[in-house]
Amino acid sequence: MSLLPTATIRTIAQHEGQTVTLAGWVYHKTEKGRLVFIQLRDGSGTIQAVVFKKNVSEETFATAQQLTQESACRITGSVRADERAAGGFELDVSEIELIGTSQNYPITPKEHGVEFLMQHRHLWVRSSKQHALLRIRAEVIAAAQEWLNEQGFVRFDSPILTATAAEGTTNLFATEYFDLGTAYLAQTGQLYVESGMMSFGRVYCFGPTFRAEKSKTRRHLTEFWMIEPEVAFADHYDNMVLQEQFVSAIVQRCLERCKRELEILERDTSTLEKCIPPFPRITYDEALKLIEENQGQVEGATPLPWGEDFGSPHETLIASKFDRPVFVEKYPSAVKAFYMQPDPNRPEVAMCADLLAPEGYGEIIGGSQRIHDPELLEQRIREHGLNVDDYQWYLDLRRYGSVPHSGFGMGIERCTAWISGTRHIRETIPFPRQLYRIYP
RNA sequence: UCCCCGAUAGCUCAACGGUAGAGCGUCUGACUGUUAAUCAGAAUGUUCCAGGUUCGAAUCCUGGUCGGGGAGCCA
Repeated sequence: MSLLPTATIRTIAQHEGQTVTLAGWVYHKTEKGRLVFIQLRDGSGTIQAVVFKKNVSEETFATAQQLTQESACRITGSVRADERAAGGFELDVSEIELIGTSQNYPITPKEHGVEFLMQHRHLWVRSSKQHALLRIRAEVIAAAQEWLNEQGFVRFDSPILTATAAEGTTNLFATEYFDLGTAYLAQTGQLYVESGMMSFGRVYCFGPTFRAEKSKTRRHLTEFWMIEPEVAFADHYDNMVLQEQFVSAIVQRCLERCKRELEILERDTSTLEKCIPPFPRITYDEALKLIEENQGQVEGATPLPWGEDFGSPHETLIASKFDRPVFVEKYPSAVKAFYMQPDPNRPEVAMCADLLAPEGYGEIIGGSQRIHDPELLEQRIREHGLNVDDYQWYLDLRRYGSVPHSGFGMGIERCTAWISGTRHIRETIPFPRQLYRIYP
């Protein structure tokens, strides 16, 4: 016989007055003499089930008393509106079936430290804030994909095992690949997605990417998910327009569909509500000036000479001057990837932009117009010390019907951290991979 | 890789170089409106590891392990 429930908690209002069976886990339990209160969660929400001793069999009352935190059970009862209930409804219990016991569940409703929680990540994902956070992550992903699909993009996935470095030779995870030598886990799908762009016009890839950076900060993971659209015939300016529409669509959809989750996380949504195009744009040069004029406002945000890349304190300072995400465009080519198109009026800067999230969440998107001239591209590959033979297929894309084109990559976890107001990126993915953590 | 901080009960933490403790959780009992309930009682320790100083080390010193915060790099 099926153990499936006959109702879910999220839609319990539809069952007012009916007798239903819910299936889930005990979030919390309080006893008060001949009365047992059970907070039941089923993944869609939580509800209080009330067990009166006089209303149930002795066995059922005994079962209710035995329930411990995270016991799995099926509870049958009638749905009753009650002003005292947190969600507006309670379940008057008639029967309880214990499905799985739970002894000494380690995560209690009290305080815990980071190390303990990360060590129990496989259980921590049940806790209300983590649950809310991961639901927002799922919404970010769904919103991103569905929006792109509606705009005529085709999902075109890139390989995870690759033979060469896409962006640089360091920071790669290596693994053996049969008799063909070393394979590397992809840092980006961008080069491959450019090939798809030549087939479909507008494509995106979506998947995990890997960077063996020895970064130990709240904004870094060694394995993170990136969505990377690429558009044929689009220039740098078209690219920024696409990005601001994309980001605001995701944010607005989360505001609509994740109200409860944002409330649970106590997210101040006023800054998210302002996230409507157009986003402000400043050039790298203007950003340098802004940093100089406001030095001292953020620790470590000291003035930089032209040509140096920003550190994270600089990004925080720049972002703090705007009430929505801000584009910083036209960085010096020397600090950016080899494939970025130079500005025709100023060849020393690239037709690229980073999108910085407000409130110190840092760069959520990096994008650029790509070089479409085969000779210039080959020259840049050599200048970066890369092996031209490895890039013959990539150069082919410029030899057969090359067009100006642009694209960008958005980090799912950083975007989720910003939207949810989560300080640390490790909570925005079910199982974060970090410099000093690979368990569980 | 570099800088800073930490490790004591299941958890969060206290303990001046001098008997290792509290709150929560757990277990037992009471209670018909609790929701981090309340009240009464009980059990619970390789003080991260290895050396050293000392009459005596959780405490001081050296080395290591594990973790946290930050930098650089990046999304």
